[in-house]
Amino acid sequence: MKLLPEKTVERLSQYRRVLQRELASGTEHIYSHELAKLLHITPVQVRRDIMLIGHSGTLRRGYNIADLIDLIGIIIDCSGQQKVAIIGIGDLGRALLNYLQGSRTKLQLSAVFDNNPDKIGTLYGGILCHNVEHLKKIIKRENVTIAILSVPPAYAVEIANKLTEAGILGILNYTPVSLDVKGAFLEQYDVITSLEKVAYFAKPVNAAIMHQEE
Amino acid sequence: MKLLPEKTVERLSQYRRVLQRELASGTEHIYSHELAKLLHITPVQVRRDIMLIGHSGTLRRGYNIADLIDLIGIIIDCSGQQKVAIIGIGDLGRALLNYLQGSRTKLQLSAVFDNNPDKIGTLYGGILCHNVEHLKKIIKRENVTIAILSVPPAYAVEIANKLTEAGILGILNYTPVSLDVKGAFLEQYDVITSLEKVAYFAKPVNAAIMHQEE
DNA sequence: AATTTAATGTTATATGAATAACAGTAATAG
DNA sequence: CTATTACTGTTATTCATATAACATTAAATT
Ligand SMILES: NC(=O)c1ccc[n+]([C@@H]2O[C@H](COP(=O)([O-])OP(=O)(O)OC[C@H]3O[C@@H](n4cnc5c(N)ncnc54)[C@H](O)[C@@H]3O)[C@@H](O)[C@H]2O)c1
Ligand SMILES: NC(=O)c1ccc[n+]([C@@H]2O[C@H](COP(=O)([O-])OP(=O)(O)OC[C@H]3O[C@@H](n4cnc5c(N)ncnc54)[C@H](O)[C@@H]3O)[C@@H](O)[C@H]2O)c1
Repeated sequence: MKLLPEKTVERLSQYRRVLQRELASGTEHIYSHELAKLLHITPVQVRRDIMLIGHSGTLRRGYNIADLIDLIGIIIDCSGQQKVAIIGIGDLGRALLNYLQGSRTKLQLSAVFDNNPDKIGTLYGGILCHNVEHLKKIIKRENVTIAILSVPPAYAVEIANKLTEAGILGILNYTPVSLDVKGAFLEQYDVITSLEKVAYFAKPVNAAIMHQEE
Repeated sequence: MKLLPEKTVERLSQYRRVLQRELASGTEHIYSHELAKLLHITPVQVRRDIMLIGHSGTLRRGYNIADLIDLIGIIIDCSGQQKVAIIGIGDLGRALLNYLQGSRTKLQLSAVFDNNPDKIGTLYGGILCHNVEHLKKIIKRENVTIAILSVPPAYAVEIANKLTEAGILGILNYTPVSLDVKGAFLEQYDVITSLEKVAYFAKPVNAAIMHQEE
């Protein structure tokens, strides 16, 4: 079995979100061009992604929404088997926690860590904040496979090392520190990089070039 | 003049960040392999990016850090000419504001908008929060070119439309709503998509495949 | 029953990005 | 003063992704 392309996986996540909305509103089937429109992409892209995950639609009714949601769940998150931890529950960490808990993702947030004595022992969204000193122990014990890193930059490398030692399988790094982890999938995201990219393409002279090309 | 590749622009942003640190610590020149190491990429990638922006290093001393920082500034943000606004100053908006103000980006955050009467008129990081009803007027008057969108999902499309009508050139969209804007560069980012992507590649069976391939 | 239609499924091509290969050069060592 | 070294700069290739072209099929229409 071959791995799916990264971009396809990203879109599967988005397909699922809008499909959940459609299902909730009573729709049972959806055409590729309808799904495409909801995400502002092309129908071909949708069909190709769905082909890659081995699902089939019916010719005159499109795809069965419930089936597709289930299949995406099996592919992405084992339908609720994977556990997530947030390390560093400051401004960003709390914003992320609220957002995740308000969403329908099947990933279960099951631990939070910090080093601030005022935070340790308190509940965040119903989840107990642990002392980061017990990070390795708890990650192993609870079988957490994914970590969201939102500690101050100075601690990023140290925590990342502890996470890999604890056997973590995926890290989503929001610190502006480039990490190099072995044995785990690493995703880095930084607002400033994103914003400066927007700035470049939004510069009037560049915006003009982009526009004329369309 | 041709546009730079998106990925190159992203890396330029990251080069600048680490170069600013290096410069602050007294270093004047840097080799491609040193810069590469700081970001865990290859030296070839660094040289290629630098070639694309038309900069040259000296053969035995590498690149002049100050010059490179200046050039990246000219390319990305016109060295402080572009202005940024945040729409929706809730949990996420405030986390972003703090982060941007604590950074060295040359993009100047110069307006904040919300629709909550308790927030309108108060200062966030020294910046006055305006009533979102005056969005178009103020964006035009202040010549804001870039907007960060962090309002509740239900308002995303409406605000995006107002932004483009106001002549915005770039939008960084953090709402989980797929937008379709014309005349502006759009960048969308969603934590859940990122996290579910990590979940897929972190699934034990997939992690095994990834590892064996290296 | 044959034909048209409107959808899906698959293969081929084009584009974008990263990597690799190689060419060029100034300082240094012999 | 020639050869070596350790870099930078450019071109070629490979790999990933998106797009486009084409093939297929079940229902609806005539
Ligand atoms: N990637 C982005 O887009 C983005 C946006 C905003 C902030 N950030 C980054 O995210 C991180 C957090 O930002 P923030 O605004 O929430 O900062 P913050 O200071 O509000 O929160 C940091 C939290 O980490 C805790 N902490 C400190 N040291 C720790 C340790 N060793 N172990 C565990 N917890 C520890 C602190 O007690 C605090 O609760 C920073 O690195 C910041 O630069 C990134
Ligand atoms: N992309 C991500 O990774 C990510 C992460 C967290 C949250 N989010 C999204 O970002 C958005 C904000 O999240 P949050 O946690 O800060 O929510 P929040 O409720 O804390 O903040 C929303 C803010 O927008 C304001 N607002 C509401 N309607 C408005 C309008 N019409 N015009 C202007 N302001 C308005 C509210 O008063 C509030 O201050 C939501 O869409 C959320 O889903 C995205």
